[in-house]
Amino acid sequence: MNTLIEHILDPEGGGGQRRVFPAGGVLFNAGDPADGLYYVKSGEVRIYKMDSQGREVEVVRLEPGDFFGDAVLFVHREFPAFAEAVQDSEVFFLEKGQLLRGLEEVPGLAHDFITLLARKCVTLNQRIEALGLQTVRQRLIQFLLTRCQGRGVCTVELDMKKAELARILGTISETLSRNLKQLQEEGMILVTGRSIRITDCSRLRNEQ
Amino acid sequence: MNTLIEHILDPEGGGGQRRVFPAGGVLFNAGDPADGLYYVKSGEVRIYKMDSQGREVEVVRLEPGDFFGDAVLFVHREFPAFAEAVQDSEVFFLEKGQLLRGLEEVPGLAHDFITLLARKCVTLNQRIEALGLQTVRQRLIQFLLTRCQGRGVCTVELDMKKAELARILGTISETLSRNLKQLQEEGMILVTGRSIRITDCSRLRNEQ
DNA sequence: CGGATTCCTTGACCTGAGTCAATAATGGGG
DNA sequence: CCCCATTATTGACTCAGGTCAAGGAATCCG
Repeated sequence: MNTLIEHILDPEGGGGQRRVFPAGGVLFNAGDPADGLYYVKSGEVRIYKMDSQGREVEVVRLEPGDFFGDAVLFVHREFPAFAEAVQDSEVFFLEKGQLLRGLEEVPGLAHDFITLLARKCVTLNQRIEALGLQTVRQRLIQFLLTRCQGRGVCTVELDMKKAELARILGTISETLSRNLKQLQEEGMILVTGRSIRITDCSRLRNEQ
Repeated sequence: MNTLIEHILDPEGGGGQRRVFPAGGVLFNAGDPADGLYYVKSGEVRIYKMDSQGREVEVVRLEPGDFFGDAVLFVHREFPAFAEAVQDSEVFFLEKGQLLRGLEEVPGLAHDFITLLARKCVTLNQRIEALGLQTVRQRLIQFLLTRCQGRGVCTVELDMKKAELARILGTISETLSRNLKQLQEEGMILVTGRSIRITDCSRLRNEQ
């Protein structure tokens, strides 16, 4: 991973370009030529598609340290999805030619790039399982547990609208609302605005 | 892709091992050490997981020309899923060390391996969309359309049980049955045993 | 402060799809 | 050719979760 990041951040040898987007800014639209890959230095970017009825469906959400476009680059001529900054974001763009050159010339870069793609494949596989097998409730619990590192009692502060969390979980705000209420009635959490107090971590964990 | 296949099939330089499995044979179980990748030369292999209730869930189905284990190799120590031959199958196994050596020494191999992983990422993404956004009906239609290359009228011969097709589509046989019946009543297909005559390709296509 | 806008919750309702259970159809062996 | 096992269909039921619509709650701002 390291070699690749060094490469893309290096304005001299690597050839990565720094680009800054305000919250809501569009990195690219579906159909734009896929001529390079992106690295998120800071901020947050979401990738989404439109279905036939024009509804947005979130594909993935990128945080600092994530790459995007890496796979598309080798398969399609055009981006198949939309990319939009959720927060003010600083990203680095590496043009395809520069990447290919780097893969041949920079020792270790190919290996790190392979590792990156491999991680992505594994993550995607996990996502498929989650969508196919888990309920909204389970996905919500999983989300909460990853933000409260194992401690028995802790508080998760949402730094987003609930509608946004819903989209991340692959559902809608109404359903999220009902699930949060349910968990609260069962005494596992306590919701106050955008802060969620986890009162029974182990019981949450028992549901996976 | 080519370099990699040549490499894995070459008993001398590449170091791939030929392995043959009868229908129903187990290539590996979840938890087995992920010490190499597989290439399917002939036959058919399915990869599946168990959920907490012991139900099997199919992750992917591999046909001749497909690789698997390639991504897991770089991420986990153990296979996270089960692999089982659906038909008599001939596969080639390339040990991790051999692969790493090849990636460094064989020109073009790294690039082909990257392309392989990239394709996989894109396919997985499409699968996520399909599972998240499409109904069983849509997935069935998509399956039918890919086997009838655009011609107005043609017949798709299923070379498997309907229950198996159901699993491929991420559903169960009852639901598949109902969907086939529905499409037939709407006059788009004609089902006779395991052969499905597509009578109105364009109308199918209109539903995506 | 008070209106307006955005965000969140709730209820009523509907639909897709899974489960269970009961047949029907099919297809090999003996 | 018939019997049994596998495979396929059908019906009745249940449930998660989405849609629509109506209120609350919170927040922003002149």
